[in-house]
Order: sequence, then structure tokens, then C-alpha cells
Amino acid sequence: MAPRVLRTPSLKIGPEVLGATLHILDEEGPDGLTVRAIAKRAKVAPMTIYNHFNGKNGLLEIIWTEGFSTLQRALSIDGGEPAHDLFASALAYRTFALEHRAHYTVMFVHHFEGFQPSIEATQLAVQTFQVLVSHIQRCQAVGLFEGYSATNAAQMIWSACHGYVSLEITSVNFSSDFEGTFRSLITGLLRGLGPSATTPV
Amino acid sequence: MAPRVLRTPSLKIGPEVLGATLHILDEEGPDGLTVRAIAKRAKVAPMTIYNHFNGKNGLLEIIWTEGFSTLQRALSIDGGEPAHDLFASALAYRTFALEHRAHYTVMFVHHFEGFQPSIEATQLAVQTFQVLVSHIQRCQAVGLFEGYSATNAAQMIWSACHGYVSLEITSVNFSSDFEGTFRSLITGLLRGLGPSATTPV
DNA sequence: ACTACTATAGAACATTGTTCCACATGAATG
DNA sequence: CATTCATGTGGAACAATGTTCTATAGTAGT
Repeated sequence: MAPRVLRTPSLKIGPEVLGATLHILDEEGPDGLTVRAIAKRAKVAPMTIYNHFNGKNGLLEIIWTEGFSTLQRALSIDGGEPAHDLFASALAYRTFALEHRAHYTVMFVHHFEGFQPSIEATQLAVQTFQVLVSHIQRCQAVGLFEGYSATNAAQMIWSACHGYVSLEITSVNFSSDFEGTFRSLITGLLRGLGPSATTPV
Repeated sequence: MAPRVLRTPSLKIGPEVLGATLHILDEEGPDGLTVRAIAKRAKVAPMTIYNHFNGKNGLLEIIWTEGFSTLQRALSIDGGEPAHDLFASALAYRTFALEHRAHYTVMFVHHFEGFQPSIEATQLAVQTFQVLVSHIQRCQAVGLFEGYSATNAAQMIWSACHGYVSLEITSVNFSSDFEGTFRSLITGLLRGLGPSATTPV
């Protein structure tokens, strides 16, 4: 006698599948992320991933979008002193990466074959970068980062954050104190880009 | 009548296959790098790649090793003033990446499924990092970078270089002047890490 | 209770890395 | 020069991948 086959209620499918995707990314890394593995983990038929999402790429796009939304919120710090907010944003960038490894992997670390974020998703990423630019502009309004275009300065700071964090997240960090060295990096860079004696934070 | 099948002379196979691999990486990116594509381009049977190298991973390992050897040489600048040499090394890092995109991709940018460099290959990478550490130590001997461990300082500088270059190489650079912004980044960072008024280069 | 969705299993296809095979080529040996 | 032997060749074959199609059957709304 054929065993009774239960269907997963439609409303639960979305969270179930997304959760499985993130779990697999966290536990097995990008290589373990196959459609069949996701389906199995979510207790769902592989086809469902094509019905509900747009296949594997659809899932990745959702994670990308979720990730940039969260990151954008995390970077939008407006507590008071511009230089302090900028520094806090840099720390928040690293915190986001460590707390959302799966998202960060999809957004920045791993290239998934055949996955290209849509135009809207790409614009969301650009918006996130603009948050950094705004921080710089607020700093410039109080005399910091003179002589640099805000975009160029933002690119520098982002490069430092991204470089450090992506090396840390892929276990290529020889430093003795991961967080301390990151703070030193950001502090040093901000000091070096600012006027002679500026010491943010 | 069967067409006469020509064999590639053994001695030419190595360079031919490696050249094809680099060409494909440059022109089609990592996704286009399939064993069959390499074989076709090198006018060689797919099997040859398993006889001469250790399959696709063997090829990648050769490129990795070649890459780190070249990079290590490029970073080993010992012209005179320590701070100047360190700055020149940072510029050389970027130049290496731009001039050897395929190598840099294998070394730092793209994760190839199933490829893990051997222990010796990994040690070569560590050696390369040590070149940076040596630069820092020479700088510290003349009073720069006080208060930082050489390893931590090297990690910071490498992070900045890697972050900027990997973003540039993947076309995620909003800066108006790619080289100029990179120079600003390094100059700024070195200034910020050094004593108050140090201006390398 | 009946009908319209839609989730399911399973087969199927192309592409991937990889292995196995029989055969033919080219270089070294006698 | 003739023979031998290592090795490059083409082709089939395997498992795993993303993806599509089909017929079936469970679920939800009327």
C-alpha cells in the first residue's frame, strides 16, 4: 500500500524553503546548495521551487534582496556626530556579515553560476552604497574628508570593510584579534583620510 | 576513409593546455571554464587533461601556484626607504591583479567547486603574505606603525588592497578614477596607521 | 459535495566532471 | 629499417547538476 503523501500547506512553503536554503548555505556552504537538497530539507518537491520561486536563481535573488535591505537598515545610523556614525556603520557592516553569513555569501563572496541579480536588485545594492556616501557627505559638512569626492571616499571605506570581512569570513585572517584589528583598520583609515589630527570615535 | 588524426606532441601539451585555460578564464570567465572547452581550445582530447594534469583541479592548482610565485616576486620590493617600498608593493598588488586577471580570479575571487589548493600551495600563499609582514617590520624598525603587531598591520593593508582590487576587477567600483582612488586609499591608510604626520611616498 | 488549484513523484534532457575502453600514433629500441 | 611500447585519441558511460514536462492526487473554495 502506498504511504500517505502529505502536501505542505501553501502558506508555509515560502518560509520553509527559504529557511532550508539559508541553513544549507550556513552548514554546507555554497557547494551544497542544490535544488534537490533544498527541496529535501524543506520537505517539499523540487518542482515546488520552480512553481513558487523562479528556480534556484529566484531563491538567490530573494536572499540578495533581503540581505541588502537588512544591510541598508544596519548602515543607516544617524545618532549624532557624523564621524561617529560613519565609524559605527563600518562596525555594523562587519556585524551584519558575521550574523548573516549566508546572505553575505550570496551578496559578496560566492559567485553562483548563472545567477545575476535583476536590475531592481542591483539598484537596491547601489542604494545601500549611497548610505555610505551620505555618511561621508555629512562628515564633509563638518570639515572632514576634504579634497575627496564623497563617492571616492565611500569606495575606499567600503573596500576596506569588504576586504577585511570577506577575508575573515573565508578564514583567511592571520590577525590575533579579529574585531580589534578591524577597528584599528577603520580607525586608521578614517584618521588617514581626515585632516591631520582627527580621531573619530 | 577516416581523416588522419594528428596527435599533439607531448612537450607542447603543457603550455597549450595552460594557455587555453587562461584564455578561457579571461574571455568567458570562470563559468566558461569546462574541461571540454579547455580541451577543444587546446586542440587536445579531454582525457589528456587527466593524463597530464590532475583534471580540472590540477590545472587550477598550477595557476594558483604560478600566481602566488609571480605575486610574491612582485611584492618583494627592496629599493630603499621602507615606507616607500611598502607603498610600491601595494601598487604592485593592484598591477598584478589587473595584468593577471585569470590568476587573480583563481587565487582570490572565484571559488571553484571542489578545488582546494594543496598544503604546499597554501604555504606558498602564506609566504606571500609574509612578504607584506616583512615590509611592515622594516617600517617598524624606523619607527612607523608603532603599537601594531606586524601581522595585524599586514592584515589591514592586505584587506584594503584585496577589497579594493576585487571590487574593481568585478566591476563594482563607483569611483571616478580607479588608480587614483586606490592610491588615495593606500596613502590614507598608511598615514592613518603611522605616527601623526607621516606621509609615505 | 463538487470543482478548480496546485503540490507531488517520476521521468526526461542537457551539461558538468570524471572514468573506462579499444585503438592508433609516434618515438625509442633492437 | 622493423618492432615495441608508452601515450594521445575518440567515444561511450557514470553520477550529479539545473530544469522542464507529465500524469496523479491532495487541498481548498464554492
